[in-house]
Amino acid sequence: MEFSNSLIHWYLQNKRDLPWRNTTNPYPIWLSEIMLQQTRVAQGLPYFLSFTDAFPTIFDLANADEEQVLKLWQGLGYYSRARNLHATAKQIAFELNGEFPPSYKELLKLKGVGEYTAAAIASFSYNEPVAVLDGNVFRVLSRYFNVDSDISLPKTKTEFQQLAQEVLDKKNPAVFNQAIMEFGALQCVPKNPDCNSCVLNSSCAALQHKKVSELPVKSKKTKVTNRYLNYLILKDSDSNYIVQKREGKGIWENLYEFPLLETDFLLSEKDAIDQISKMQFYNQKPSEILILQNEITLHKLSHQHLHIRFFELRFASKLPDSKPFTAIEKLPFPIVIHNFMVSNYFNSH
DNA sequence: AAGTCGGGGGA
DNA sequence: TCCCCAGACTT
Repeated sequence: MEFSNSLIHWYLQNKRDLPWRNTTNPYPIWLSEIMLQQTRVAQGLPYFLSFTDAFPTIFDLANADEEQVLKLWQGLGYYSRARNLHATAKQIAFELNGEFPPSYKELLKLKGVGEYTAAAIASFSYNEPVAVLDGNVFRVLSRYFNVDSDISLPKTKTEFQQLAQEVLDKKNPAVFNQAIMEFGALQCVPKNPDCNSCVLNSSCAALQHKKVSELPVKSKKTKVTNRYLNYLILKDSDSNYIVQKREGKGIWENLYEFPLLETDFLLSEKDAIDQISKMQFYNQKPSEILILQNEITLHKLSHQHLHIRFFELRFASKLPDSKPFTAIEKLPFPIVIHNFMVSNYFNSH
């Protein structure tokens, strides 16, 4: 109880003023929670503002095209969140009469809503006493109670979920959940937390045992694979371009890209152009092949390092379904391709 | 239980 | 460089 009171007191004095707080409307709360999954507040905030501007209600979101939703999501990453968000909006708008499921248990059934997000919405919107467990809560609890279980193991999640539920202030679940997460984000930070100024420093077990810098324990490390992407910008006689939607599983599902030549290893510039010159596109061969950068762009994802190069392939006639740049720029692209288009290429061509 | 999915920022 | 971020879903 002292833990809870201190956290809430700290929170009321130190909380950030964020647009999804000070409301119990589940729509903006849900929207913010999906956007903030594995995403910092500073990164998600502008997206939240543009979404609530474009889609003031869940009906507006439900009636939008997926392409428009993905375009607004462009650059935020983890695009399955946007696809699930849109699918869930349609379900709530058209099957549930626009009303969000009324409890943690029912919220959990929504696409894209897991244990954390269901608890967040249920507590913030309905004041239901269910504890949230996110990266912040793992860190705060592991330190305050000096728990060195490996948080990458599923059974540890169960252990912490139980602990979080025990310390939850059942009379103020909304404020408590906000408080413990905000405390983790601002005070009990991953590296070099300022324990001298911490309101919990007299009762923090990790601090007493000098274990703060070692907690939480997390073993799992994702290994990174290298991929080599050669994007072929097909430009036809009308100065129109070919783009295609990425289908199936893998990164960037349902986003657009240029025709892609992916290789298992890095080709020299000469070998790449050699290989491209042997390819046919709509029964035509390019009249000219240009490389558009001197340097290969290294785009780092958490689990893949993408080595990206752009070529321009000029054609002497029209290509089917080619589009002008003004049409292309309205489509959702991976941010690395979008950045290339706006900064390096289409501005000067 | 392990793998996949993005992008950015802080130390 | 490495690690983490208001995690969820698939295999």
